[in-house]
Amino acid sequence: MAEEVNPLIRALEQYDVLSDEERDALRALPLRTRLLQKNEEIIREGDRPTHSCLLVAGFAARTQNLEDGKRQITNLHAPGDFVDLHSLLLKRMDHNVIAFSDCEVAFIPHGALRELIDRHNHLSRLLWVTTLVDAAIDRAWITCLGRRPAIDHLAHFICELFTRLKGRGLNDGNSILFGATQVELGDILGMSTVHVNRTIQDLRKLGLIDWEAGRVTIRDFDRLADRAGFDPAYLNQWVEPR
Amino acid sequence: MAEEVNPLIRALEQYDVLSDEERDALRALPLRTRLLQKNEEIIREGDRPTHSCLLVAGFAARTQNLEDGKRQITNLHAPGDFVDLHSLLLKRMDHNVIAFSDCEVAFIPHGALRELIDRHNHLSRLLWVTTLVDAAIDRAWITCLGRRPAIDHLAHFICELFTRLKGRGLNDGNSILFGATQVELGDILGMSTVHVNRTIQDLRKLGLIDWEAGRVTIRDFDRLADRAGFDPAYLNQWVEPR
DNA sequence: CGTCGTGTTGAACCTAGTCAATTTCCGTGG
DNA sequence: CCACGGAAATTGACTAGGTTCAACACGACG
Repeated sequence: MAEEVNPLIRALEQYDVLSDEERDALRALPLRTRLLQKNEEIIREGDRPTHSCLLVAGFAARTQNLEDGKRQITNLHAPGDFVDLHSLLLKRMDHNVIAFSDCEVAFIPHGALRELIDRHNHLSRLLWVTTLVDAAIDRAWITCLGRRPAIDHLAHFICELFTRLKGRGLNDGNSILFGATQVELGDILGMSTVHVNRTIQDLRKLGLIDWEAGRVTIRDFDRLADRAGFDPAYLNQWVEPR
Repeated sequence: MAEEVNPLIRALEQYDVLSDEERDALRALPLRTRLLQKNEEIIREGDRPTHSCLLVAGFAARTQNLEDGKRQITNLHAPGDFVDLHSLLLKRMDHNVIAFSDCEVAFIPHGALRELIDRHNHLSRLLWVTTLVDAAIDRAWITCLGRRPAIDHLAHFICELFTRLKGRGLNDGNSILFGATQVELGDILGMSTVHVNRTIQDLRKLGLIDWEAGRVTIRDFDRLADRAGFDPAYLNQWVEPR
């Protein structure tokens, strides 16, 4: 089988097999892709978007801003993730989505997507699945934030990120490219920048990871996963009739 | 209009208007209800359920257990919430659902639900919406856990709980019945029991709430919401074509 | 009347946050 | 090739928010 290039098809094929007809239907969707620079807003809280969007390249983040200027990232997205299927049904965005790195995003008009899901039940379910997986990730983040110490939390995040990227062939052996600053990492983990710095150093000293210049190398995945209590099942990285 | 008694219909009517035909389809679903005692497991991590379930009365909680015996509650559910639509598409549960109080749960076979969503696009979307609202709540929890001090977090939780219950007429003026122990509250908020105790006292001293014997009374919602940075929009408590 | 679960309190401890300074890295222009 | 400036990483000292441990009070229940 030739490597599929349509990002939508690749996104959904992660979770189940698609028929030729379904592929055709997906290919027929009017995608318009756009390049965005790091930190550009993709969608703003309060918006009522007319398009949904799929991340084709780079990273995107969901963010919520607090009154006092603090920021929390509630999920991070890798190529192949839908970063906004919510607005198709919820209509009003309750959070922001920003370009976490320079990235490429494909926009799909809600109208076309609505027609697609009304006509293709199976595709509709698979789109639903993508939002359910996002929710599973959110739950894992809640547990890390609520009950794990900083070092385990960071370890868990690295395991998750690595596993998600690897699931799409975006790893490079046991390292990944992830150009987040420590400030941004703090917004992901709910920690201060200083503490992020010290926690990374702790993982380094334990010989579990290297992290330099936007390249994260996992030196001992098993030990890292063990310390983090990481079980990849929640990522649902398998094909199954749905 | 007569008060609707079918819990499924009430659940979906929160988000959009239903046609008579849709109501009939929902009424035709084979519900089997069951009474559960507090702390009984409704679904266990790793299960591959054959039924989805809807909470009819009482509270239910999603929980994740850590290696060291710690526990985190990742979402709380009130009557009218689906507590397991996930397994319909994700197949394998990545977390537990337990009876948070004595409660009544309606089970619906996956087969019947699948037929329903294949036949009724609009109902399918509304079911999807319920999972999206859950995800929105998860995001709010992440932000509270990551970036808010304990007192604001607790205030936010109370605002959320009150608003969700009020949306279903389950409030009693400005108080609600919520029989959680402080240990359980700790599992919700990601705090130690002792700190929960002290934080509740802080809110009491500020004149914002009373909390005694399972009854939470909000003495000044505006001030409470203000301190918590609570904006109810994410709960999507309105009817809108979806 | 004893026991257990829950709420409450105090004190010691520790993880993580804050503030401020310093160093490293990197891109730019000369 | 080097000097400069700004962003990011790192470090130290101090503080604060939150945890832990232990004790005690209270009420429900057998």
